[in-house]
Amino acid sequence: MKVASVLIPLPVPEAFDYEVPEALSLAHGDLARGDQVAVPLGPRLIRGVVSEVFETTGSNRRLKAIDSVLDDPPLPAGVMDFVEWAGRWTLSAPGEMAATALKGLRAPRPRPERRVRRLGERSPSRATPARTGVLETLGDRAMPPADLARAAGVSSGVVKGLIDEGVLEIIEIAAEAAFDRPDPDHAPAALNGDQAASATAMADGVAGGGFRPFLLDGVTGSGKTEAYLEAIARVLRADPAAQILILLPEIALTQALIERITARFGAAPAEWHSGVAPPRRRQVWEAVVAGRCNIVVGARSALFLPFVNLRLIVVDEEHDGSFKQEEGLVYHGRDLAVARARIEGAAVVLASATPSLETLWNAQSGRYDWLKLGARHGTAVLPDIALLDLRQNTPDPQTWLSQPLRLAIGETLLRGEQTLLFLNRRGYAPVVLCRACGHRLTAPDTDSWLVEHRYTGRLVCHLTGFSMARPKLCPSCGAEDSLVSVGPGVERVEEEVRQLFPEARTAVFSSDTAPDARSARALIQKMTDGEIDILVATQAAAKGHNFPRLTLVGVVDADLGLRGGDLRAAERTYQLLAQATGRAGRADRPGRALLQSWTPEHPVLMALAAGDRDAFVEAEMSEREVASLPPYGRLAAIILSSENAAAVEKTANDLAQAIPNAERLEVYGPADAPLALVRGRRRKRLLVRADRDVNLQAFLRAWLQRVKVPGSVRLTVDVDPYSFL
DNA sequence: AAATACCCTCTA
DNA sequence: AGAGGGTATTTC
Repeated sequence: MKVASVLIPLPVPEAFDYEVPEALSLAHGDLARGDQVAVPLGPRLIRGVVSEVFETTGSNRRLKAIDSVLDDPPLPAGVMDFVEWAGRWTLSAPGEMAATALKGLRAPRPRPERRVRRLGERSPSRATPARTGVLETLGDRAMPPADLARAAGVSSGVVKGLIDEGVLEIIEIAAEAAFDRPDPDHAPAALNGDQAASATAMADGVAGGGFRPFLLDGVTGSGKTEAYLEAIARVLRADPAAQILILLPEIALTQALIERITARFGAAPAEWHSGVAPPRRRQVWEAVVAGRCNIVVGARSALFLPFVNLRLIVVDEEHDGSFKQEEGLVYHGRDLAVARARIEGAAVVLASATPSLETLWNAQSGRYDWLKLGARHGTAVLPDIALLDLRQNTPDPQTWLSQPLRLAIGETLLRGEQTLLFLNRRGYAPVVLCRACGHRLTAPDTDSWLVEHRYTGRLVCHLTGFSMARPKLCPSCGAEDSLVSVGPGVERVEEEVRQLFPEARTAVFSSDTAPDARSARALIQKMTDGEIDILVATQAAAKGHNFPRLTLVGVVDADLGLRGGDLRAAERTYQLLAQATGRAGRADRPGRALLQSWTPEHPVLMALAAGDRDAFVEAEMSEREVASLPPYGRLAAIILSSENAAAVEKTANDLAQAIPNAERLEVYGPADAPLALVRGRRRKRLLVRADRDVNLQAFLRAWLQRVKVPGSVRLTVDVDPYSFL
């Protein structure tokens, strides 16, 4: 008997086996891996993807039979391998990974375009002037009805009347998206020596075939994009059917890159992320699987597209934490990009001005080819970075900008140049507390402070989105008018700026003022056009944007990310501040950056001020090495959560009892997760640390198999965790 | 995810 | 007993 293992796009732990009816093979040819089928699941029929077909004599279970083979294109071998590998790597259900790969297909096709044309030689029964005019305008063409009415100068009713009478007919034309072939020679950029050498190395890596990982390492403004676009041009010249994927950490960055690619290659690339309308996604999916589309720019989910000839993946801003997906399927886009490239035998380029320690470690040890871009492109020079010791320049109470920073802003304003004030804190004030009893306002069902937002006049939980009006009375002691806003957010810094520089044009850039890609683009455009003098921004503006008239970056609280002390606090702070300060002086004007700090002697800040990335990396690496933490060791987190506190407790203890014996590996916990209560769910966490040569996934699988997790408890495995909440 | 098996409480 | 409802389990 022939049996097929089928991946079901549901959170079931494994592929399900189905009998392959002989009639199916006769009608369709042999069923193969990647084929899409309809299979019975319980009482219903559901889409599945064939993982494996095998011959067997008997089964200990009576199998249901595959219902039919679907018309949709089979998933290419590369996606199948990738989906199954990713499922094993992240310990998630393989079917759910398959579901991600099928996402583009589940959307409706775009509505076909409707046009009218003459139906035979029939004439209208009553040939009014309007009707005759319409028929003359149309001739033998087929036109959209609205266009026809407009062209003939009549109302749509006239056209409709002719259709009803059978003089005109409506035809539907399936809207198949055209993806123009990019032209590698459309508008080549002039490259400097480093850029040209890197582009050659990347293109040669692709030409050589096989898996080739690169780190493209260059300071902000050194022209990484031009370098990899040139590599893409060479790849396309060698193989016009080559497919290239460029991953970006955030949707807000896609538009600018798409415009650059369009300018460089004379054809727009495909765009793939959650903000793209579903029918459009389906067009992209179908074009990619048919090889009709060469370049895709997208977010991490684009890794699951059904490329048939993927030659190169670029992960831009590879250090960015947004590549880590924390909700639902937990995976790191950068790591999976490397895996997909390995599976496809393609090249992968990780590009950053501040590479992650993991990537640097791979480059240092020679596993990745290390391409370095030196000087800033053109005439731009790196900003001069200075630390402002807040102990000597303490701002007045209830203000946050020190005197030297205020002076610098004033000078910049006078020169007609722009200032970016960076504070990675949304809203007006991060904490609201009661002067009478000391109570801090928290969300009702979550362990997090409520953040005051003045624009909306509400207190907001940034974790869950819960919000409420600012109360008149303290909810704890009932005191009147006793609530005070403590600490600054971007809105409060803006308030201070407006008081200091009432004539300046000031704006706030955060996920609140620019919640979607379009509004973000509008704000960036205003900044680029010089319509803003002082921009107060969270990290939303610190990433990858290019503001030519920006010459001063002020970091309001450089110590912010260093507190809290999780594994990556120092690394993240270094990356964030280096990216933020790198925004200054990108065109022909020199820039400077001022970092306000209470602890300017902190090694991270010293390294930033000295512009000495190597010193920072070396110090941080040796700390990680001593503790055998990533990249020297590996971590995995297990998070349990439930509305039932006792059930979480019991499951956590069961897990602790069932830890398998293992060498060079330790389990910490269970402990309350740092956010022990989220949306009314209690959370416990266990953390595994292992040496690099330990098979961490095998350990986790063996461990979890031993424990029965009740349905009321949600168990999430986070392999290589990034955040520690 | 969605159907259904299970297990309470409530009503009469 | 049987309906109604919420929750846990199963789906090859």
